Amino acid sequence: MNVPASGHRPVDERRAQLLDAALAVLREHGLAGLTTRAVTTRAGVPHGIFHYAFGSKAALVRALVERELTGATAAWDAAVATDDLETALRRALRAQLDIVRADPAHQAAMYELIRAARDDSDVSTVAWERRQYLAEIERQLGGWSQRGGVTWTAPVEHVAALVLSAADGVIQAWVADHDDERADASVDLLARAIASLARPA
Amino acid sequence: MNVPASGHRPVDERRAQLLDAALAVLREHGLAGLTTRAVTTRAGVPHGIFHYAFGSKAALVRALVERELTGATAAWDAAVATDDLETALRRALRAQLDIVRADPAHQAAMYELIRAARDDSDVSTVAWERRQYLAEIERQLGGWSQRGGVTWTAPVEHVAALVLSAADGVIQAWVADHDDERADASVDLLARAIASLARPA
DNA sequence: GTCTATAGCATGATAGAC
DNA sequence: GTCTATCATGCTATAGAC
Repeated sequence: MNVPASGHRPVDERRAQLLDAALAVLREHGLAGLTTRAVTTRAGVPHGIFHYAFGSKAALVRALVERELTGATAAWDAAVATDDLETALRRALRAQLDIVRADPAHQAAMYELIRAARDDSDVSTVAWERRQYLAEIERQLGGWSQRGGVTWTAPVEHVAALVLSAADGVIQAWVADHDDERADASVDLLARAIASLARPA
Repeated sequence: MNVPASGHRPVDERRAQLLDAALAVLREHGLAGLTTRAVTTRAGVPHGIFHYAFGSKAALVRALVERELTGATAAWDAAVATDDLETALRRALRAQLDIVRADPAHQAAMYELIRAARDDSDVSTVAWERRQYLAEIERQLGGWSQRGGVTWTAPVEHVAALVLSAADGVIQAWVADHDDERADASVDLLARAIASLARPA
């Protein structure tokens, strides 16, 4: 069924192979282990292919950032219509945490990718993705408060920024210590604390 | 005044020189730039000194983690006695943020150091330091609530964990985008939200 | 247009000189 | 006990073969 991976293949196919292999290497060995040789070995292609396909290692990293970060729309819509504000928030936060718990290596890889991208001053994609997140959270916060008949006592833009930052912090704490109990407690408390920033309209 | 840095010097002095140089290199060029040669060049000593003094690069990193992280007691006591709970929290959080703002390179260096230490499975010092932070925050939270005549509606241990995680998140968001306004707003809101977790005793 | 062979350099580490 | 000369390896990148 599969066409053989070896032999002369078009460069686009090589690029895809190498991007797949690069993600696998990044997950398993981290950014320090992401060398051109590790990638080509993993992909099962000769080393020279690398620079033919991408020209430089930095270009590979750029392409990987673009492919992995774009369209990674968050699961901030896990809440259901009947939930009150605090419950909706808790469900959304828990959903974010669960995504990371289900595949910690992926999250770690993304953190390192983002860091690498920033060093490469290819900030655009990363910044754009973060704005998407913020806009989505802002949208959800507006919807939940409206449905619950409450109103935010601070600009919803500021609330959204805090939610994103705090959620990131809780998730990173879990990544650091893998303490499920503490992470769950933090999510519950955070939902309560944020919900307290809304008052009856 | 200064004894010359060159010539035969005791190994302890060499170790100190190399640790100083390693921190400088880490701040300026990041973990990827922290090579044995960069360190010895920076310290102005021959390259071979490195392995005589530390035996391996990993040992240098271990020693650096120990030296930099130990005793980095947080400025969680920036609040004054007359403050109410929310004000005390806001002052403490702002103080943390200001420390990072005053020297972002140092914070970035510490993040990378901690990550390197974790990869080296030398988790002990990092975990110990985080426990110190948590204990200190817990102590302060207890003091503030007591002085304000309020009581926490959740285990103070959980509140402390959330405060630490959320503060980390806000600080890292600032490191990522350097948006002062947003960071200030997040700190203010976070203080308000956390303070709402306390009720009159 | 696709790939191979090789260059050129930086790295972490060591054997042994002083 | 302190330091120097050298090693073996792994890295990115390129010139040119097919």
